[in-house]
Amino acid sequence: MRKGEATRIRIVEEAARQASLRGLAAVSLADVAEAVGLSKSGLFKHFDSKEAMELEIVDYVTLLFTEFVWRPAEHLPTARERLSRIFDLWMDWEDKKWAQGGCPIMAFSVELDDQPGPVRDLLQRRLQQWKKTLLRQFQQLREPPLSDVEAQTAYFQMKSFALGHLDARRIMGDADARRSAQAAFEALLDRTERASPP
Amino acid sequence: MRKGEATRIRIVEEAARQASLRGLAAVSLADVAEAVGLSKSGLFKHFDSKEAMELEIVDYVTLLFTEFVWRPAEHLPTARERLSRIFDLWMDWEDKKWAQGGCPIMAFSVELDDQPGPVRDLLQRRLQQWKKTLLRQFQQLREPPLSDVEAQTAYFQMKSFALGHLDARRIMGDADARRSAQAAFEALLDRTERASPP
DNA sequence: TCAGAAAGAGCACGATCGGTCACTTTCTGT
DNA sequence: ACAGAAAGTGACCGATCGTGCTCTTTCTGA
Repeated sequence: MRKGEATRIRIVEEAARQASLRGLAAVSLADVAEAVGLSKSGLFKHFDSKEAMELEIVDYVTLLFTEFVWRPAEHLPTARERLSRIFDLWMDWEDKKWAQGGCPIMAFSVELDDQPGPVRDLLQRRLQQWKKTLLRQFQQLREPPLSDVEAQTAYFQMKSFALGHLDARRIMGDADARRSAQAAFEALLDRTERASPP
Repeated sequence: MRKGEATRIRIVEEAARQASLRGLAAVSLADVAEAVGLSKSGLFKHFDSKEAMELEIVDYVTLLFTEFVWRPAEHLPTARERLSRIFDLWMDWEDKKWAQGGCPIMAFSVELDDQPGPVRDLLQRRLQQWKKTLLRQFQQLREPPLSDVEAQTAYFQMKSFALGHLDARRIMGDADARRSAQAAFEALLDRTERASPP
């Protein structure tokens, strides 16, 4: 049972890599099998169906995102430091970790938004968790804490800038994308900190 | 030659509709043919290949975007009014015009960003044109005109909010998405107008 | 009106898709 | 060491993919 777990991980990693390039639906079981050195039917000893594999991919990628972006920032002393670090790591995630195919989470979001089913549901749950985490951080940015509405506003803009960075970087080929995003986000933090409580 | 043009348009419209749902690559010629009441081989009297059809789709959708978002705002008296109207129409485009499948331009961007070829090139050209149009509008927002850097900053944030709106609306199911986007954008216009020239 | 072109139908192709089944090899717990 | 489970193979299935071919129907310009 030990050996199986190892190949299972190799399969998911490879499948996630391919999914970041072409999308979840376009992942070919034959290609994945060949890349990890298995026969196509060998894959089915690890996954009951392609949908089961897609679930594992989404699970793997979203957990990896948390490890990559949240874990190193989690224990910084102030909310401002945490948020700055998170955004910086988020940019790294988008253009270092997934330099080749682009952020898979954004790709999955666009691909799945109108395709109901367990895969979309899992993605949604994970994105909601992440949103909750960020809202909590924004609330701690000021004393007294930001209202729900203020935190929502800040969250919306933060996520927008992360999306904008990806768009500018990957489709528009904008070399300044990261600087623009970082500047916009720091200005957002300034505005949000300074905003006078009601 | 008249009749052919009419069905050609019906084909592109239907193909664009399907592409907004599942992506360009996932458009099935068989499905398109059936939807417009043709045989699959009949399609090839209008398009040499699937790639040729994808080019038509991108062409059609991007021109339609300009008609929908830019044309009605083009002749408003002030840059502020034009930009406000553009953003409002942009939101309409995203959640009225393409209510079912989501904005195809964003979907194509994510799908094509790492797939070199004439289809991606066409999309990039059209997106660059649109960026230029918006930059010009931002420059006219203030007297003396905004610098290139200032206009770039404003453009980056505008596009980010449009992307953020789509993300919030479609994947996160956020009913307040449009309000958040609109508020963020109006605040951006305020900041940009007020910013003191160097 | 009538010939030639355009539009479209029907069929078949090779490739690839996700998936099954019977079988063999390899590992692992006792 | 050995039995049983886990891991992996190879051949094959029906469906669907984009595309080419031949043939017929329909339109249109002179």
